[in-house]
Amino acid sequence: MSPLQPVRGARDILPENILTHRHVEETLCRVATCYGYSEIVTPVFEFTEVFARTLGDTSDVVTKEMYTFLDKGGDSLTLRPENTAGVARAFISGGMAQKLPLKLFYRGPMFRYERPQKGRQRQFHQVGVELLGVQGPAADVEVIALGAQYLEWLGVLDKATLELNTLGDAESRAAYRAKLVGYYQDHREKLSEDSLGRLERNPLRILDSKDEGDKAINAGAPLINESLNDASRRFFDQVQAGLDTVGVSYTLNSHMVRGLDYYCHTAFEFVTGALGAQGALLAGGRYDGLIKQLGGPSTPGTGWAAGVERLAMLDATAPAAPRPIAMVPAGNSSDVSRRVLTLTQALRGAGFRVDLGYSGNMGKRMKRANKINACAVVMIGEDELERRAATVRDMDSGEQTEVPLDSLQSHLARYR
RNA sequence: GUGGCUGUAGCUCAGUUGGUUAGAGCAUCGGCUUGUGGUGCCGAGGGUCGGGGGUUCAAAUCCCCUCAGCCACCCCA
Repeated sequence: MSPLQPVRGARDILPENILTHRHVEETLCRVATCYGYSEIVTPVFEFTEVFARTLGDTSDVVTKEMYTFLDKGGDSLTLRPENTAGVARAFISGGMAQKLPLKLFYRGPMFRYERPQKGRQRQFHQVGVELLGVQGPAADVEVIALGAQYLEWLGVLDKATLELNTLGDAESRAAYRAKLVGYYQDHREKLSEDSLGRLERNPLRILDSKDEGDKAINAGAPLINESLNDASRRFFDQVQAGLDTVGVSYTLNSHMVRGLDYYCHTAFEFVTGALGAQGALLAGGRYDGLIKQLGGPSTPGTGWAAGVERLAMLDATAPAAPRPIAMVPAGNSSDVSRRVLTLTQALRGAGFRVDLGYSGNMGKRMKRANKINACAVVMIGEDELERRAATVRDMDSGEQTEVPLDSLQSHLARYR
């Protein structure tokens, strides 16, 4: 372990990459705002109990992926592996049950102790939305439409497909689970070792196994569709009808399930083939049981989370870095440098992006102006000072204009 | 957590069967150019060869351990 490298799976986001990262986050802010969602920020750590109770004792996240530690007061804390539990906790502690329906979005770092690979880090960033307090399928439709809109604004929607499934309500899910367990028990000698474990812990998970033998068995497995009660079936139909109405296309995938226990009804995932094995870009579903399970009032919820780094890897629309105006004093008269400094201060105060070098002759400063991709250079020497003017050079055309200092700001307005 | 592949300059990579002071391109910095950027020419700086140990007269090169990245599994954003 060298202290001179970041902790495994953690990364610096360097200045040349931050614009894309920020663009991915800010686009979510814009889209979510259009849908009437407000931002919420919860702590990056919670009492371990918050995650242990909501994620389920058998989930991988809880059993092996959490960053858990004792603080100096002896409390067990955990760096959040996802944000839904934290939002649910905030909902309860903040007494927000009076404000339903509640439409929230968030962004920030998450932590999972996993083996890193492409598109998977131990500290990574997610954006997400949560819609609390809406019973009906309109909520699921809105949230999925928001996700599709978001990917479209990022310019990555055409690289993703929306997969949709239902897990049914508690009754349907229990019935299905029983059927599945029966089926797999009959084939248990052919199941992979991993799937034998799943059979104990989370039999639904066998459905999306990548093992070839498992896949063959899954081909004959009972479908959730056959276990849905009327209410669950109607709910799923309405979600699909709603998506048709808003023009979001999807494919049904009866083998897509959820790793976290609190999901019910709708499960969905925008997946891409462009990121190797890490295909999930944006995924979520309905979690009606979560808040009650945490000790709050029974409150339905639906939402999703998306991986910022994964989206950034696909995003082609990130804006170019803004171009500054460079101030270039000529000669080394102290009158000139004082005047350039006050002008720089005034321009910056007026909202211009202005670069003022720290040293060097004119040639050096011009080179620097070029290197930082300045759109214009404001040159001032003793000559200009006498005439109370500045020479403005457009760095693309090379054209130079002498501008009276009084009208410098209005002349530079085109570069703002 | 399991399995496989890979680590040489800031970046992309050369480096012969182990053999002198480890090279190139790009980038950086300086000069040609002390009131004018990009192109050009000249020059310079920059390397614990991922780290540690071992074999050997001699290791970037062979062996072991370790760290990190990548790929797949597990799982997931």
